[in-house]
Amino acid sequence: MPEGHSVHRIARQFRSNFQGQRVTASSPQGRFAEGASVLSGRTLVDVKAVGKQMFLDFDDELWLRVHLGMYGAWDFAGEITADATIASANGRMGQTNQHGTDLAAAILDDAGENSLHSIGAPRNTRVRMSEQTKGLAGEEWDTFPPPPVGAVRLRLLTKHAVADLRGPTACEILDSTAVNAVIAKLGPDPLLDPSSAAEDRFTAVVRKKATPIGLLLMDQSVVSGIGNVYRAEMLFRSRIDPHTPGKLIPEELVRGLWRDWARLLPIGVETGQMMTMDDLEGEDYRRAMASRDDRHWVYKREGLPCRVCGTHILLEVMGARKLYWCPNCQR
DNA sequence: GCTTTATGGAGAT
DNA sequence: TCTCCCTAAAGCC
Repeated sequence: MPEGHSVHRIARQFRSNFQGQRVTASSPQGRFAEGASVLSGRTLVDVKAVGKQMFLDFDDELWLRVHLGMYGAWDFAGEITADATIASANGRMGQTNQHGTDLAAAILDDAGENSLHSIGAPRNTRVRMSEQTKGLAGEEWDTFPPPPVGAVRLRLLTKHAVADLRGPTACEILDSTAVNAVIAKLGPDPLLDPSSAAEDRFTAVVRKKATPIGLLLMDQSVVSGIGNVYRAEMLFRSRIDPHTPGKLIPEELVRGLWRDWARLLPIGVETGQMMTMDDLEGEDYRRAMASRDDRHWVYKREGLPCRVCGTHILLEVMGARKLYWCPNCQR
């Protein structure tokens, strides 16, 4: 269940192992059979990620738009680049386990650092995470490609690698005009636009609205890529009450939110985890990372004492999603 | 086995 | 604000 960082990681994986390659497309599950037949035989020429959406550009400006939604995931297998930062790319990307860490990152954790791959080298592997296989680095397959498992909406196969898409909320073929229309509706993504203009745009929109900041951060037209975990964590990090109307937040604080997102997102892309306690140091940091239940300031910590002040963390529903916050620190 | 849950969003009301 | 869609895994009986 991805927020923006996962989508950028997936895009990177496609660039590394699929871009420039001719693909055979199919829909093992059958629900994207028509689209797959349109894509099949074409070459992937470009890959774009904006917020939580990814766009794959095939011959003749035919684009595949994929939005993973809450349960979508890509499984990669074959000769998949596994550099130090993409270790988790061998596994299912997007889907995460109950502790809020990327499954594949958990593989890395469990298997021990650097024991899995030679850096940067493609490696024949297949990773399927489940309770039974958890902790294994991966499975070698007997035949390539490995048979699709479960409800695979779309399979993209090259000579050496395969990507299986399951459970997306959106999977459709668009022309470039339509792609641009989708992107035009999205708020700035700090990885796409690190300029001060993006920060200005975010700041201006937030400071114009009476909407609670807890809703604005989740609004993909205001800022791209933030989901429920980052929302809660960022508001805690900035000590902002989630109910505060955007227009009442001092400009510098709003700019601080943008800069924090611009800081957290690349960390998430590199680590594959929604690392929001990066400002801890030394022993505190190691302890936080050692336990997957212990990685967040407030997310999923309702009823537990705030890590800063000891006040019980609250849970409420905002924007039809669970919002976690500290009523003492955030006001 | 069944129910619940999840990092999302669109469309109807 | 409600309802629905997408899928898999964990938790419960």
